[in-house]
Amino acid sequence: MGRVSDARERLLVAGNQLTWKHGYNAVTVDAICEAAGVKKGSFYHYFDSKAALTKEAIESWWQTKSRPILEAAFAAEVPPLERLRRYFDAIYQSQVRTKREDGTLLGCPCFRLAIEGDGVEPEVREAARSALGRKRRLFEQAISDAKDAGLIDIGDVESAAQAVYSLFEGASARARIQNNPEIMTDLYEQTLRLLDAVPAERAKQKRSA
Amino acid sequence: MGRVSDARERLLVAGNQLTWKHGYNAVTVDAICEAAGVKKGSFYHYFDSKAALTKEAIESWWQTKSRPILEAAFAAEVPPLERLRRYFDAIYQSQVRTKREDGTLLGCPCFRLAIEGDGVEPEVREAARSALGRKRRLFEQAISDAKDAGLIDIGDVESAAQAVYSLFEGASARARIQNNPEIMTDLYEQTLRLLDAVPAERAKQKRSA
DNA sequence: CTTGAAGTTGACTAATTAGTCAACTATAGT
DNA sequence: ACTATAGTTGACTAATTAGTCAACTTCAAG
Repeated sequence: MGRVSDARERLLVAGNQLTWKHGYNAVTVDAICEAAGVKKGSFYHYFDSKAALTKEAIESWWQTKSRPILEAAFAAEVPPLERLRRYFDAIYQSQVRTKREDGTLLGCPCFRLAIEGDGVEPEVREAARSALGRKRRLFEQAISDAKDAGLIDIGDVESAAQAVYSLFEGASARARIQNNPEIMTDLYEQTLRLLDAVPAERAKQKRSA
Repeated sequence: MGRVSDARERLLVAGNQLTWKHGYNAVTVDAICEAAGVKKGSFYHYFDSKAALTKEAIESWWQTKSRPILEAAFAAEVPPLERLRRYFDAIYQSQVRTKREDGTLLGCPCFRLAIEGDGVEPEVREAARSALGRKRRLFEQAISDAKDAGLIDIGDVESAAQAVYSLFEGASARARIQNNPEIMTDLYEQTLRLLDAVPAERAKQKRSA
């Protein structure tokens, strides 16, 4: 009973967009309220604090935006290396799109948040780190599967996964810094090198290029 | 004439430390003043604004901290691939040290600043980006030299340099996020993979491991 | 030992910040 | 149609913020 409202969702969306664009500490509760078309009293009706909103906003973003992309790319029926390729491509496409629409390229919101100093509350950092961990585990699974399928020749799966994941996040962050999505274009090819992909796989890559 | 003072230097050092640790937007002028043992009036005697101090602090940090490490590692007389190895090792050592002394590992201050949203003034971002660019060019030079020396087998030097640099910055940022320097340990080995190092070089790596 | 420029200080403003609250309003379920 | 309940509002506080300023102190050079 009582009246209904989507103000809560609007606040989550606005909080996410602004934090993503300007960084956690540069965003004020007032700015989030204005962007959401909601008065501050209502903000605190729904959330205990700015940190509480941000924490929920991350989770909400992950469920609605990140997860669908990850699940499409990393589906078990997709060949292991192809999973990485699809993911890189999907992220590249999304970078290009936000740059076109917005003028600025915004990297991964979780990575941005996680990297910010202890100026961001522990609960928020933890939420961001958790989302990043889920992503990294998908990389690791794909690489492990690729090894089992004999597509790549590496000793330590864990170490290789760390490297591929570092390469990806590094390139993504640099694309944001340079405001240039092209930095991410040959991520898949570089990944094949990192994984010592067997010649057949590399040839496939070259042919399709 | 007039009295002498090192307050300016103290402010630069304090500004750098705090910004590095907490992030640009989480640091206040008051906090910098307190850390430097300087009153706010003096702050504005030396600097026009927080942005102006930060810009200078970056430059000062680069000259006194970053540059010596880079010049030692990337000296022209050092064999090309060895340069990268020395640099990775120097950064790893420095990460371990700050973690031990401080409890927290702090990645590259310029990378941190550059990645922050437009909440940071353009002049500051530009100073950070410029320092990063100088670093990346050293990577590129080393890789170009390695190719000329026949140590590696790659087609596109530019593209390979981008990848190695992305890998490095990604690993460094992730080390900070996880507060764990060990993420950076096999950076050199992974780099050799990225560069398709010729077998002799790889064997060298394995022997020394 | 004078002098004047460089350095210091603390009190000040004006704006912005997160967060509070009591009164108000709309409506879903009865 | 009634009413409890969820949602809304704008005015409020108290703290913090960047930045100002005129008076004061120190000391190197002449």
